[in-house]
Amino acid sequence: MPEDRAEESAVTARSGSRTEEAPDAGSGTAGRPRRRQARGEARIAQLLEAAADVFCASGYNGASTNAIAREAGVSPGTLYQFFPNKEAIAIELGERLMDRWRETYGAAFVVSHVELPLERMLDAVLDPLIAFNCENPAFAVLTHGSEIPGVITREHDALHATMLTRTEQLLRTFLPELPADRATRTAEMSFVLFKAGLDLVMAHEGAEREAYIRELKTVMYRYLEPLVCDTPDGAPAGSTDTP
Amino acid sequence: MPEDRAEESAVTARSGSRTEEAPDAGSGTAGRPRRRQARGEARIAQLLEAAADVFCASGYNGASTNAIAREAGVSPGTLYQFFPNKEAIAIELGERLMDRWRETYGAAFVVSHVELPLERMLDAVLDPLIAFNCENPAFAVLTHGSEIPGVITREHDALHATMLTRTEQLLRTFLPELPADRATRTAEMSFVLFKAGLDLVMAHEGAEREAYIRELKTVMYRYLEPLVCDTPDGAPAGSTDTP
Amino acid sequence: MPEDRAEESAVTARSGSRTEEAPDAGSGTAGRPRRRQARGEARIAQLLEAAADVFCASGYNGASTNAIAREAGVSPGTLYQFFPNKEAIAIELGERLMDRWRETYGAAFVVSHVELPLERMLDAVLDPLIAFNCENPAFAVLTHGSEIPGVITREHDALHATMLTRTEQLLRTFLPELPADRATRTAEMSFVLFKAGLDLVMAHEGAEREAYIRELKTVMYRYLEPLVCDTPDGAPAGSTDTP
Amino acid sequence: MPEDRAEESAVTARSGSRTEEAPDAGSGTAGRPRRRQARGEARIAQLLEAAADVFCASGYNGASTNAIAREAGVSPGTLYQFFPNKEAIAIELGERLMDRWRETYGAAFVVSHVELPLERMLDAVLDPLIAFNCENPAFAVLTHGSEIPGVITREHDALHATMLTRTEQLLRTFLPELPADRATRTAEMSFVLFKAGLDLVMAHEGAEREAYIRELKTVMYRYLEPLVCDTPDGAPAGSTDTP
DNA sequence: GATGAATGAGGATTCATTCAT
DNA sequence: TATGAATGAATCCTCATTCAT
Repeated sequence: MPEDRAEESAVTARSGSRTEEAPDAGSGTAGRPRRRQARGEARIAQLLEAAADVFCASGYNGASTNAIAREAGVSPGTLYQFFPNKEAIAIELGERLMDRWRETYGAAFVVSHVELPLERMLDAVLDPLIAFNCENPAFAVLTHGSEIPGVITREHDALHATMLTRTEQLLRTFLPELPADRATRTAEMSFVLFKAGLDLVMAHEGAEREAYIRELKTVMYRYLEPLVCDTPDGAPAGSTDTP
Repeated sequence: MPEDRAEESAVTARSGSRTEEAPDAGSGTAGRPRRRQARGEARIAQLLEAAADVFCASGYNGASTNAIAREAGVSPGTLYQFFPNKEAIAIELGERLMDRWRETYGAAFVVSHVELPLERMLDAVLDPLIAFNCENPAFAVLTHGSEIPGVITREHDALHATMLTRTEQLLRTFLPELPADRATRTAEMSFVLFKAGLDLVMAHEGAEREAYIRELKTVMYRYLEPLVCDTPDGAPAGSTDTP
Repeated sequence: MPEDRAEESAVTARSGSRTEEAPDAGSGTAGRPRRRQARGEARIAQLLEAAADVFCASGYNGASTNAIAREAGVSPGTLYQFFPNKEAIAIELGERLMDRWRETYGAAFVVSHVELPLERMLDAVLDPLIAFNCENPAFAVLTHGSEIPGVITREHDALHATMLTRTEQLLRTFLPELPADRATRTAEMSFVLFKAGLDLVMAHEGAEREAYIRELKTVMYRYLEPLVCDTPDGAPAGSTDTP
Repeated sequence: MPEDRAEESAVTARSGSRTEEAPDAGSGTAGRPRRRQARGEARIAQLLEAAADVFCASGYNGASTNAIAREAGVSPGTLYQFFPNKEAIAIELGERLMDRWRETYGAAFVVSHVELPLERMLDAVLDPLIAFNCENPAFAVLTHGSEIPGVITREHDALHATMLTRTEQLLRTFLPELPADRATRTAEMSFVLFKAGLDLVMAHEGAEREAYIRELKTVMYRYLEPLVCDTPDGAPAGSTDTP
C-alpha cells in the first residue's frame, strides 16, 4: 500500500518542523485531507527529485535549498512547508532511496537464487542492484558522502546494518561452518567491493560499462567462489584462517 | 633530502599570496632565513595537520578556515599568512600527501617484489599502502571528495593516472598475453577494490583491523591469482573473455 | 632651524602613541639622544615619503600600513615605532606638506609682488604654488580626499583658514573698499579656482601642461582684474555687488 | 517615461547577481510582475538612497555594505538580493545620477539659450546644474572619488567626455575662429571651474549659498566673456595666444 | 497552501596593530 | 631599535530559514 507509506513519509518529513504542533488535519473529515495529502505527496516527490539532482550535481553542502526549490519549480518557502530543514530533505530522500533499495535488494536476494550456480546467482543478484544504482545516482552520493550530517549517515548505517545482517544470514545459512566473525567480514567486504565496483561501472557508459560490470562480477565471483565450493582453496584465506 | 622539499613546499604554499611579490630575502645568508623558513615551515605543517583533521571531520566544504586555525591554535589571520585561501590549504595538503603517497607507492612497487609468490607480493605491496592510509586518513578525504575544488581533483587525477599506468605496465609485463583493455580494467578494478577494502580496514581498530586487512588481501589475491597462475580458470572471466 | 622642527614633529608623530608616557630620553645627556632623534627623523622622513607615494597611488583607505612600510623598506613594526596609527601618518604627512606649502605660499605672497601688474603678479604668485603641487602630488590627495578621517581634514581646514585669512587681508589691503564678506568669498573662490585648475594642470604633461597653466592664469586674471582695476566693470559682479 | 527607465535600471541592478539567470517572469502579464517589480524598484531606490548618504559620509571604501543596509533599514542579505556586490551599488547609483544629470544637462544646454546675453545664459545653464548638484551630493562623491572602482570611473569618464564634446561644439559654433585645442582647454577649464565653485556653493547654505552662486557665475562670466565679446581683450590670453 | 522578499548568523578574507625575539 | 609573525575585529558576501501577503 504505497499511499500509507507516502503519508508516513509526509509525517516524517515534517517531524521536528516549526515550533508548534501540527494541526493534525481533523481526522473526522475523510475526503479533503486525503486530497491535500495527495497534493502534498506530489510536492514532496517533486522536491525530492529535485534534491536528488542537485545533490548529485553539487554534493550535500554545495546544494542550496534555494537551488533545490528552483530545480523543483517552487519557491523556497514551499520547500520549508514540507521539510523543516535541509537535513530533513536529505534524510527523507535517503530513506526513500533506501526503501526502494530495500525492495530491490529484497527482490534480488530471494531464496530461489541460492539454488543457482554462483555465476548465475551473481547475475540474478547483482544485475538489479547495479540497475538500481545506475538509475538512482543520488543513492551513492547520500550513501558515501563524508560531508553529510550525522543523522543521514546514521540512518544509512541502520539500513546498511540490516542489509549486512541479511547477507550474513544468507551466508551462514549456506555455509553453516563459517565462523560468525568471518561471515560478518565477508558480508561487509562483499558490500564494499560491490560499491567500489559500482563507482567504476557508473563512471562509464555503454559497452565499457558492460565490460566493467563483467569485471565486477568476476571480482565477486572469485571472492565468493572458494567459500561456496567444497574446496575452500583460497590461498591467503587458507593461511590466515587455519592457524 | 626531505628538508629541501619541505622548504620548496613552503614557497609553494605562499605563492600567490597577497598581491605583492615576496622580496625573497637574499638566499646567500644562511642563519636568519633558515630560522625564518624553519618557523614558517613549522607553522605550515601545524596548519596542514589541523586542516587534515578538520577536513576528515567535516569534509572540505564543512571545514571552515576559522575552525582550521582554531584547531591549529592560531588566529585566522595567521592562516592567511601562509595560504592565500582555503583551496590552497587543500591543495598543499593534497600535494604533500600525494608526494608521500608517491614515495610509499614507489617503494611498494619495486621489481624485486614480482619474484615473490602472489601472496607474499600482496603483503609486500599492500602493507605499506595500507599503513600509509591508516596514518593519513585525510588522504582518502582529499582523494575521494566530490566537493573538492578542481585543482586538487586534477592533481589527484594525474597521480591516479600515473599509478594506473604503472600498475597496468606491471600487469602487462608479467601477463603479456592480457589484452590492453583488460589490463586497464584490471588495474582500475584493483585500485577501487583496494580503496574500498581500505575504507573498511580504516573503520576498525586493532585485531579487527588486522582481520579486515587479511580479508582485503584475500579479495585481491583471489581476484589476481587466476591471472597470474597458468590456469586462468576464473569462471565468469572465462565465459565473457573467451567468446 | 629645521632640527627643532624635526624634533617637534617627531614628538607630534608619537603623540598619543601607545598607552604609556614617553621615556623622555634623559634630557641630561646630550650626544646620544640627538643622534637617536636624528636617526628617527630619517626614518620618519623615509616613512612619510613612502606614505606619500602609496597615498597617491591608492588613496588613504586603499593604502595599507604594510604597503607603506614595505615601500619604505622597513617592517610594519618599525612604522608603528614612529606613528601610533595610520591616521597619524597622514596627519604628519599633511602637516609637513602644509608647512612646506606655508613656506611656498609665504614666499609667493611677498609684498613686493603687489607692485607688479596683475599679470606679472599672477606669474610670481602662482608659478611657485603650481610647482609645489606638481612636485608634491600627495598634497592634493591629502587635501581633497573625501575619505580622509576628520582629524586630517580639520588640520587642513586650519591651514586653509590661515591661508584664506592672509589672502583676504591682502585683498582688503589693496582694495579697502571691498566689503568684508565679498573679500572672503573672493579669496575662497580664488583658492578653489586655483585648485581646480591645478588638477587640470597636473593631469597633463609638458607643453600641454604649460598651456593649461596659461589657461589657469587667464581664469585667475579675468576673475581678479575687475577688482584690481579702477573700472570694476565685470557685469554680473556689478549687478550683484552694487544694488 | 521615467518609470520604464526605472524598471530597466532595476534589471541592470540585478544583472549578474547570483549564479543563475533570472526566469524573466513572462512580461506579457501585467498585474503581478508589475507589483513585484514595483516593490523591488522601491527597495532598490531605498537602498540607493541609503548608499548615496553613506557614500557621501564615508566615501566609497569607507562605506560598508552593512552600513548601507542599516541606513536603508534592511538586513545585509536584502541588499545582496538586489545588488551582486558593493561595486554594483555604486555603479547603479552612478548610472542613475548620470542619467538624471544627462537630462539636466541636456535641458540646460538648449540652443535657445545661445541667443541670450552671456549673463542670462549663465543663469539659464548653471542654475539647473547647480540645483541638481545640491540635491544630489552623492553625484560629486561618485564623480570625483579617486578610490572608486574602475567601472564607475569609466562610465563617468564617458559622460564627461560627452559633455566636454558638447560644450566644445557649442564654443566652436559661436566662436568659429577659436583654435581647436583652445576650445578643448576652455571647455575643460569651464568644467573644472564649475565643479570647484560648486563645492564651495554646496559647502554653504541659504543666503551664503546664494552669494557663492553669484560669485561662481561671476567667475564663469569673466572667464567666458572675453571669448564671446567682439573685443577679446583678456590680457594674458592675448599675450600668450597671439605671439 | 504558495510565494519570494527578508532575515541574520556564519564563513572567507583583510589589515591595522601588537609583541616576542 | 628593528623585525615580521601573530592577532582579531571588521568586511564582504552567502544561504538556511522565516513570514507577511
